[in-house]
Amino acid sequence: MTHSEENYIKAIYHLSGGGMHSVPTNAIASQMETQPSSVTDMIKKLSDKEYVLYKKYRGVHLSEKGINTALAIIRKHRLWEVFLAEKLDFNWDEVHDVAEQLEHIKSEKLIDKLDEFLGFPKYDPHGDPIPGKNGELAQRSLKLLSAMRPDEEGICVGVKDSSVSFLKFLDKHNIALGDHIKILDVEEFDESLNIQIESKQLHISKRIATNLFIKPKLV
Amino acid sequence: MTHSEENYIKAIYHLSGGGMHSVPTNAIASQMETQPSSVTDMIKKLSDKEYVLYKKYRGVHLSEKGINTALAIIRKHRLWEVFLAEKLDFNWDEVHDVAEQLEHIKSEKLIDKLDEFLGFPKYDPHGDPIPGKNGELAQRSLKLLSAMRPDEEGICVGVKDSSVSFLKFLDKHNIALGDHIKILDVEEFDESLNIQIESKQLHISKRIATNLFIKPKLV
DNA sequence: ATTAATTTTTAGATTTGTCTAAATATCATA
DNA sequence: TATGATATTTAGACAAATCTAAAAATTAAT
Repeated sequence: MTHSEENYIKAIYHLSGGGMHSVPTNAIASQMETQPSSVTDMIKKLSDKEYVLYKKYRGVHLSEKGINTALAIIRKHRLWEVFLAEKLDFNWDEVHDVAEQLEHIKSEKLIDKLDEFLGFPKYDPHGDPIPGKNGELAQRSLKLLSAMRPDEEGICVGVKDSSVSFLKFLDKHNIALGDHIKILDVEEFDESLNIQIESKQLHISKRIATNLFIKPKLV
Repeated sequence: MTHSEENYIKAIYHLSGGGMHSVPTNAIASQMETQPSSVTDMIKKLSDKEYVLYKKYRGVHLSEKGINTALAIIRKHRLWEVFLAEKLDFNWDEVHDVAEQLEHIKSEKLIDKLDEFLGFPKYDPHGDPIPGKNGELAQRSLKLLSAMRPDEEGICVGVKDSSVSFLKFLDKHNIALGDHIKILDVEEFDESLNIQIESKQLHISKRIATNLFIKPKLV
């Protein structure tokens, strides 16, 4: 497998929700910042090698083999992220680019030993689960925002209350899924929170906080 | 710099004794197990980029820029070897191939942090000195015979175990301090060595090899 | 159900790193 | 110093991964 093939497999895995649904050519092209024609070329090769199922004009679908390959790459990527954050004191937002290179190193022994050295971590520094040696994926652990303590950080990934009024509130205060949130402090009086969301600061009630799911950054 | 360019620079560095003398095309080709014509092509490119000085039919010479680049790659290679051997319990003879891949990872921060994490080591697991951030090279240290690899050469300069029985053994097999030693090959089975000492050949156990200090012949 | 817009594929070109085979330069030696 | 052996370069080709521009298929909209 070349680096390029691995990058395509990984992109298709993410875009297809873990291989669940098929992915259009253009989606891959824009995700990878490349031309659709390049994607077509590569897909043909991956199809010949049976990593994907492909019908012209009908998008791509990962095969079993493709899914396993993707999981192995993601496992490497996330283990390296843990290494960088935990052992080399990288900031959690600096790890991705370097892990993107390290994930292509080919040595099964290396990755098993690294896993052991890190204490068999279950999650990477962004809170994403690390696939096991045989591809098992742990459930991602979510927290309610109200359950977080000062200085904890995470990504806003969902709402509990999906009422229109709640969604309106989020919209009005410019809170979107995917936003990076950090707890600044918690008022003892009413358990309301001062948070930093992306670059802005915001004060929110406990009521609101109990309705936002956060994917915590793991230390 | 591509991986391939980096590999050529590194090969030229080693073959030229650290950039001291110039290197013929064919030497590079056989070291890299490639065709002389490929070498000529690559040398032209490296010459355009001013990593080497090149006169047709006259061999290649590393420029200052080329030497610094080579040292940076070797620094990465050897730091990764220390990491593999010391933190991940790789055997000293297993580290090379993986380090060969890791040396191409591009991130200055990564390598500085790794250096720090390892406690700023001066030598790699084979006893070769690790270039500093600015290219300083420590004096090459002594090696145990057991740490040497096929085709390496050096002078026998001391013993670790100075027991009478060990010295008797050396005497019996006509091994003396000052003798010139070359590793012919290493048995995978028990890590015993076939060596050439002066003009004779000899088979010795790993046990013996771990008790003889060798001053390696400089590159 | 046509037509227009969008998506996807094809065709042909480019760059990088490699190769083989042939040509040319250098070296060794008689 | 002429010549045969060896080392090196050139010329031309190929595979991988990409690109642009044009053609073809699909989808959406009237």
